[in-house]
Amino acid sequence: MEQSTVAAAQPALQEEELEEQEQEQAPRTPYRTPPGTTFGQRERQEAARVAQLIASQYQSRWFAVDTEVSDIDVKKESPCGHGRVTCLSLYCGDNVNFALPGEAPKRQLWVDTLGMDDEEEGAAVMEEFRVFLEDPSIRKIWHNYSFDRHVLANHGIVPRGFGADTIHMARLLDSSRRGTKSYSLESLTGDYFKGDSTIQQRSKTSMKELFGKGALKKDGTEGKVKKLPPIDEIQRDPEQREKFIDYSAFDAKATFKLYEVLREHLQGRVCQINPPVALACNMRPGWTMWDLYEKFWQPFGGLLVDMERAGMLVDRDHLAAAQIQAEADQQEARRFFQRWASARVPAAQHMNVTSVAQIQQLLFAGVQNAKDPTCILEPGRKFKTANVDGFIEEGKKLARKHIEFELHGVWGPNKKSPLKPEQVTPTGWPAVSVPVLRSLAGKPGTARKALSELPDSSISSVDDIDLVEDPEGPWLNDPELAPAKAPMVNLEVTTAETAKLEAEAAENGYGKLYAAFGGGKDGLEACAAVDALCNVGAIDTLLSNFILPLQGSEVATRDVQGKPNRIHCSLNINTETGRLSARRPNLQNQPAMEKDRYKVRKAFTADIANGNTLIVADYSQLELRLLAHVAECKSMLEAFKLGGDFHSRTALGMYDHIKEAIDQGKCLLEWEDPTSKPPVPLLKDMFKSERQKAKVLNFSIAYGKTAHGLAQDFKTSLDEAKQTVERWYADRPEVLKWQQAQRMNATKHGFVSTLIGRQRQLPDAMTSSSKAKGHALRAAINTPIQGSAADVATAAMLAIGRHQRLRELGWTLLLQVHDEVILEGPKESAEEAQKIVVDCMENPFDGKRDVLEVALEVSSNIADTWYEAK
DNA sequence: GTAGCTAGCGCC
DNA sequence: AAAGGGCGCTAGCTAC
Repeated sequence: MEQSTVAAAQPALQEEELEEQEQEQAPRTPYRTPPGTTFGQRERQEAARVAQLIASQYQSRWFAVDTEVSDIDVKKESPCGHGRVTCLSLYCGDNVNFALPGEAPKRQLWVDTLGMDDEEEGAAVMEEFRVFLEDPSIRKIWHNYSFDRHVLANHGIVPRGFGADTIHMARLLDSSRRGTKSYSLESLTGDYFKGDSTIQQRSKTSMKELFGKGALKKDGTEGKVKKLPPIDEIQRDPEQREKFIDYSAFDAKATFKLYEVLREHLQGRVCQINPPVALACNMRPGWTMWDLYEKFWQPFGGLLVDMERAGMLVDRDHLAAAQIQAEADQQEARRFFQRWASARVPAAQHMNVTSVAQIQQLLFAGVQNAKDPTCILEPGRKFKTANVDGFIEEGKKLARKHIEFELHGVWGPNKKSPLKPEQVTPTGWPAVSVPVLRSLAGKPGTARKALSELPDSSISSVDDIDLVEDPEGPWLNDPELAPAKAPMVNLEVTTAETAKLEAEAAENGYGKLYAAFGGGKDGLEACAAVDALCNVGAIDTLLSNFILPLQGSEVATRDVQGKPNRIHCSLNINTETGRLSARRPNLQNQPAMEKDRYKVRKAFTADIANGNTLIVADYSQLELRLLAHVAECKSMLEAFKLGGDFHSRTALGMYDHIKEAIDQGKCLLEWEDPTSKPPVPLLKDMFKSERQKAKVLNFSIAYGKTAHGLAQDFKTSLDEAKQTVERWYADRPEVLKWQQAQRMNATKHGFVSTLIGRQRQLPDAMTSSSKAKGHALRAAINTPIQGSAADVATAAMLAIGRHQRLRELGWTLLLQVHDEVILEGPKESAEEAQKIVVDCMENPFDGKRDVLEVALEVSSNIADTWYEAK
């Protein structure tokens, strides 16, 4: 084996290879040093020798570097603050020799930073490689730099000299790898080295296959399901060690070879850049994807890792308070709904109100499946719930773990639901999403208010229901949810009566349940209950997606007192369009505006105690501006040039009667002065619905939405929707032309390009008609827009990231949310920094002015929290 | 007990 | 025949 095993000492385990490779861990067995093994001095000396050799002879070479990592659950935990490096592997080509004179040549380096039994051994060896890792002049190639970078930082090592990330290179070349064709080292080397057995060896076997062990069963035999033991255990296991070193050292070699082959592929592809952008960035004809990588994505890779490292400070006290309030609100809403439900379906006392299946059962029992009319939602369905109260059934001695209960519809046992599903899931069952429930319940709060205003003593009618013994089981969980005598519901109403009730509902803002329950108190109660159910779900989402996980320690690092505070998501270039995505946690989907009812964004704060604040800056209408630019749409360009409310201008261009009103001075497009009132109404108030339609169209059309879809959204006829769409295009013929050209492009060549010439492959666009083709053709018109917006954001961030003055002032990028960036820095220089940030964003391409046909407008705020910056 | 699916929903 | 692009995450449920 042409490997130099360098040295020894520290705890340890495993490396994720990026994207989801499941690696469960088998129970840890105690480690014992094999007899006769000596580690320590010798390994450290060898490490020093090799590090010295690199510094003296191989400093100008590019090294592929890889690590194995222990003590981390890569599915849940951020590598910032979690994980220890067990070994390093290095490779810089075959024409080197790390061996001592007289030894066989050694070209692959494998460095044991774990040691055999003494943590100090490994730490000492790692220390010998600090200079190499931190030397900015030695360029390093990584496969998923982010992970290794953060874990090395857990040892106090800050790698520098970032040269390339083979994952980003592979993404740039082809963003559509899926399933087994992933971006893992195994998969990529397997594909790019077809037929080369020396490189391919790894593509066939995963770490789990090689080192996995069946968990021991009770009888002492190995089970069938393989589990990966902790990496430190494998690495120290005398029987596995050699195989492990072989495996792990190969990663660096594979990364190196992959880099070479990907670079060649990228160099072989000339890209089409938007001409003014090419001019601004000095990108000459013949510019290749490799040039693109070097100019944009390589430095971007480094920047993203710095952002991840910086992390966002989170105010956990604020979240804890939000949690208490949210839980109280949710409890109230849940009870309100569940009392109503269990009055009609006794078993509903046991139900889980956040279960889609159970809600479907209550509201839609007995209805047909839209895809397969021979299937119906059973009249009664059994569910289980945890037996938390330890209820013991009659004749039994022990409490069962679960209580089984059967739900029928709220209209009574064996009664088919009178509701017509207005929306179905892809599998054909009635959807119970918020829009559906909302249409059943009516306007938020309306029914409940009406209920409280009823003249008789039945204000708290739901609370007054007579309790009865439930023959079906216990209701110890919450006595307030005890079953009640189901009120009689008269379902035998005439169509005339129904029509009257429906009109009454429409007039008052009640939902469809009002008529379905025969109106009156019963109808109002049903609406109010489902209204409450909507609230339960909304609060549930806020709690389980945001408020709770943000308080965990999996994604946080700790402050000097050891208190978790900064949150480090991972920022990935892993989308089809070139947008970023954020994971663990996803900080790009935190609730905003009115959805943020517990002010989660207030928890994202600057380090105020240390004199910091935030700058939040975002592009206004970035995608629409880029559409105007690439399509060279006169009307849109003009509208942006004139400024003001873009959607109002769109409405103005679409409807003659609005134009008339404006021309006659009956209405104003906008009013700048906030201190005074406009003399006549504003367009956005006078023609609210027209403006709303224009706004929806502005967004939808870029996504390729059809008249059919719009008709559903607007709840209008297909003809009317078609007419609206035609109106939109009538004012913007260039957009239609451009979209057709893009579709044609995709159909003919199988790809489309963004502003800077990134390509998205769309092979399905070249196939004959199918569902997949439809999707590809919509992507063909959306990707150049969404992808170009991503290009602009990338270029702007690079400009911000390398701005010398911003650095001097101490400003750091923390997060990007597609068209928005967040920075943190010292309060006293906030205004100066803000100007710079805005300038970088408005002139993202090498700082050149007026590159695009349309100006890029940026609005920004300085505030201590994300919430306040909006 | 876990894996994979379905449904739903947060953001731009 | 379907009918708006791009993401990540959670929960419930079923099948293994």
